[in-house]
Amino acid sequence: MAAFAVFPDPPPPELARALDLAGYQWIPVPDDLAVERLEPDEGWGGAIIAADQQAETAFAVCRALRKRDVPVSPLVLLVRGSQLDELEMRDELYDDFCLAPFQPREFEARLKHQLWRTGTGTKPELIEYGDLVLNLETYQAMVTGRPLDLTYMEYELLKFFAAHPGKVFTREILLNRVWGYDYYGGARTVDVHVRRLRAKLGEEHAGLIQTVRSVGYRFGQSRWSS
Amino acid sequence: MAAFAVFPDPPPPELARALDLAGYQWIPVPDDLAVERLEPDEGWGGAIIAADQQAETAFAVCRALRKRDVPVSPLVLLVRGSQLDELEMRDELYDDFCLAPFQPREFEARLKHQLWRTGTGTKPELIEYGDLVLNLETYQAMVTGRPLDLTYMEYELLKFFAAHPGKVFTREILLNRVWGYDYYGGARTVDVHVRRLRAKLGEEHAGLIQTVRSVGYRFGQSRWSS
DNA sequence: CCGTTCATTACCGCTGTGTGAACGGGGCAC
DNA sequence: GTGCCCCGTTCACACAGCGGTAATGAACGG
Repeated sequence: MAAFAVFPDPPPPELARALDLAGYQWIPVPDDLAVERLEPDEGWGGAIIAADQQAETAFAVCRALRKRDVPVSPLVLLVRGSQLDELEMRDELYDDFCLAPFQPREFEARLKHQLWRTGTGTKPELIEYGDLVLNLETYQAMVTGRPLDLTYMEYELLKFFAAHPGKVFTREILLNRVWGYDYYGGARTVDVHVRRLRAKLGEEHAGLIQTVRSVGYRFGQSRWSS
Repeated sequence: MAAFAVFPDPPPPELARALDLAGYQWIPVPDDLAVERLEPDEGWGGAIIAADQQAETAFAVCRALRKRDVPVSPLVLLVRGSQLDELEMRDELYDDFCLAPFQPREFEARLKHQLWRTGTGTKPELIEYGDLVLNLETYQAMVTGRPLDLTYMEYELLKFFAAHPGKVFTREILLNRVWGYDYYGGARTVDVHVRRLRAKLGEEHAGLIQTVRSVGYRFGQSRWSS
């Protein structure tokens, strides 16, 4: 998971301890100007802003995190009870808040809930590998933005492959795991479906499914490839 | 604004006072069975569930409010600190929570923020998808301005579809969610209703409901959000 | 050079879905 | 109570297309 942005620098000891105990990565951010400078390559995974001290700078950091094309989320505030008025008209600057001094349990529960909400709440269930994307909810597949018109078995086979990239499967294993344990049929059936999958993936991505001679098939790149 | 559902009946005095002082309309709900019976014509505007007593019934009420085509939102929980563990794995049952005993200011701030986040705090009386508009209050449906003369089951099925665009549902799921958990009948019933829906939608929009062979049906196009 | 393994194509049986029609129960008017 | 009508459900049938198999050709390895 990407690191959290945490304000101020250094953060309150109890906040740092709570984050460390819960196992989250975090990076202290001293002010709004540092938001972009310190941002990891993979982006911020969220933000915890203690606004009980240096409230003005704290809200400036919030603005820097939220006034961008893709607002950083979740953003959890730490405020004193006397600051509740300041939250009005600032709804867009935070997702949740926690009253200081806070109970670690409450803080962790709020953080987890926000992570769930901003995670599974919005993103569909996907299997991705390189340019290939399988949407498990809509039963649709795409490669480099081009939708694939797959039949049921083709989709199931590709789903199984994409869920276990780099691993080699014999035809018997594939028949068991994809077609079902009670299926008894020729092993050549797998070949034909692999062939149809390669055709629909297009010449460009046909290599995603590699044949391992006298063994079976492998999806994606082997870990030992040079 | 539509009234809140409040559990239990009667609610804790401090909760009732906080809601009254803030000027919200609310209706006490004794249990999960009463959720539908007591629902106002305009639907629930949200829910405040005190789970510090009768936790089991409280969560049953939450489920009744959330496991519907259009989940009731916002839903704010009241819990004791010792109940924080129970919130895990129940993320989908609530939007925010407040620790009891609560400060009225904090409770009000949370409620206001949730009302802002869920969008003016009113349950959408319309479901729209492209040219299709479902009016939940008047039980009417229109497509490109042309009113559709739908029967009850047709309307319910279309409402369920439109509330979950892009997602694939098996016939069994549809029978459970639209016809009801206690329904036992042939899966082909779904086919016939889909066919009648497509006919009434007109040739132009019949494609809104797509059949996913050997899986089920899907409404509309899936969103390929990155 | 031969045997083995895989790719490719064509073909056919069968499952799943669309379509039309009929049944039956519940509700409403009278 | 009685008749009718509407709506939900089920049945029968046709058909498209999916999946499995066989046949043939090509590639690989020893």
